[in-house]
Amino acid sequence: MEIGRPYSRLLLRLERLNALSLDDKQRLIDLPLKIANYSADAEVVSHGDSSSRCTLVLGGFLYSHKSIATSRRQITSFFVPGDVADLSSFYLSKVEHGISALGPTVVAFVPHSSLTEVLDRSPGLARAFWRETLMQAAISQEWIVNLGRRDAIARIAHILCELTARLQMVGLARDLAFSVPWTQMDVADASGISQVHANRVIQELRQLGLVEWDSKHVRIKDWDSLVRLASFDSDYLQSSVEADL
Amino acid sequence: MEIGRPYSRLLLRLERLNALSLDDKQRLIDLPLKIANYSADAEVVSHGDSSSRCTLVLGGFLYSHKSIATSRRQITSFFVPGDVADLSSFYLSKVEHGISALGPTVVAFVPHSSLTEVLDRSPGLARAFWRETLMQAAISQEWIVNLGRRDAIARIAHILCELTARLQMVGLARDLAFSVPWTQMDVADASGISQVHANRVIQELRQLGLVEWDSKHVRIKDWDSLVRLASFDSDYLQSSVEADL
DNA sequence: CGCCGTGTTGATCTCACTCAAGTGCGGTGG
DNA sequence: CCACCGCACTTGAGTGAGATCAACACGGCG
Repeated sequence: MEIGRPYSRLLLRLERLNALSLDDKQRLIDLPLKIANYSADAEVVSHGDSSSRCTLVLGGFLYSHKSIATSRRQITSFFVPGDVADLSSFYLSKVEHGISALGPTVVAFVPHSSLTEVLDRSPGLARAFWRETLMQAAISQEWIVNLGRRDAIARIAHILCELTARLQMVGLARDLAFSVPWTQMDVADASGISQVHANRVIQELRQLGLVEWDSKHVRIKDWDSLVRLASFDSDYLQSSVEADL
Repeated sequence: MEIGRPYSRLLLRLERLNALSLDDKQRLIDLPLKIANYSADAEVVSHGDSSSRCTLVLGGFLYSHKSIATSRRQITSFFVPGDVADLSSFYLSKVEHGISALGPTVVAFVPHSSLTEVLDRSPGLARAFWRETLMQAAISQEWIVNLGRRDAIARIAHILCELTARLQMVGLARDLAFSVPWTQMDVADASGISQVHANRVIQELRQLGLVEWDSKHVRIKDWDSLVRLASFDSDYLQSSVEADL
């Protein structure tokens, strides 16, 4: 699970948008980190914590979530290998949502102090991380549209499209197939629908011949139709590499 | 409309979280800017634009929005005086949503080049702006929960609570009353519901004695009940100052 | 073996949508 | 000064997507 080169996937993504100098890369790679393992549904960061470290996903998945009084939790984002799940902890005093492991997950903790030091020294890295924050914000915007204006089947289709695209960026969705240790309940909580309805929608996606999906393993059979159903436009993931600032 | 001291409200907010040095404040105030006026529904930044400037709201309101094929637009955020509406344009090549004026609005454009120069020179300001990005991201997370897990009346109540709190931070919601030049259609598009239903929900809020609301002017009559109805928890706005409310 | 978590199915209910019509007000032009 | 227009708001009726409740099936695990 990439323990040998923990920063490789993060680098892959940071560099997609802007080249980093060799020095900057080295500074990043030299950051001290502490590896930790979590099992399914373990809480990595609790709502209200004031953390002194950032959490980099090495293997597996994290998700952030928040719940309100009477209803089920809402999952507000997924984090895939190479993502930093709590960049917000770096400058905001409290984390305003819980972060948990979707399944068995390997993470690396980086102390804020080391990060501050490196970022103060390197404007290039500071920019890269800020840009990372902006990209996560763009994903949130897209989720707002997803929850506000798509019906259930399009919502789930959109989540699949996004996850596929994000996993492809870090080399984890070859042939449009990938493994996620989620349950239909997790999918429901990310889509803002009930578990029962998620089940019916997933069956429909299967019957339409769009995906093979046995809970943990997803294989997209008809990418174009899925994209059309979801009105998925990958631009917000900044995946096209024509950007040159 | 604060033309004389265009940065005062932004400063007010930036300083709420972390003091800025006198030098930094001066650097901010000295940034060159170009004032512009927009009328209701005018588009300030178009989807797909690659902008070379940031947009600071001086008076009035902006909102960002995105629409997908078959449905109405979804409003993804509101921007009040003192907010920078397109911080993302600073580091992402394209803006992934439209930004428009809610009603007559005064904005100031700041060239990216000047901003880059200032931020490279001042780590304190760079931090402050990054933190600003993080706060906007926290608001987006909250909107995700709002759209995913609240029913119509709680959604609208939550939007009212958030707007009240944010306007109070910049001194624009004294006595829990404020003016927003929105229509019920705008409220519907922010809540992910239909205009007809928004109308019925707003009537219900009035009948419950929670608000006086004649479209452009909102006065909260029963803050505590509104907060309870919305499950509003202002922590995510980093507004440690609840005594204000 | 029995339990629990996950997935599946059916029946019923309800919140919110759509369609359609009507009201009221502010602005504009005759 | 009034008639008209257009936009925002309001109301009613019928419909529908998705929620809730309640079983049941299946497989892994203690």
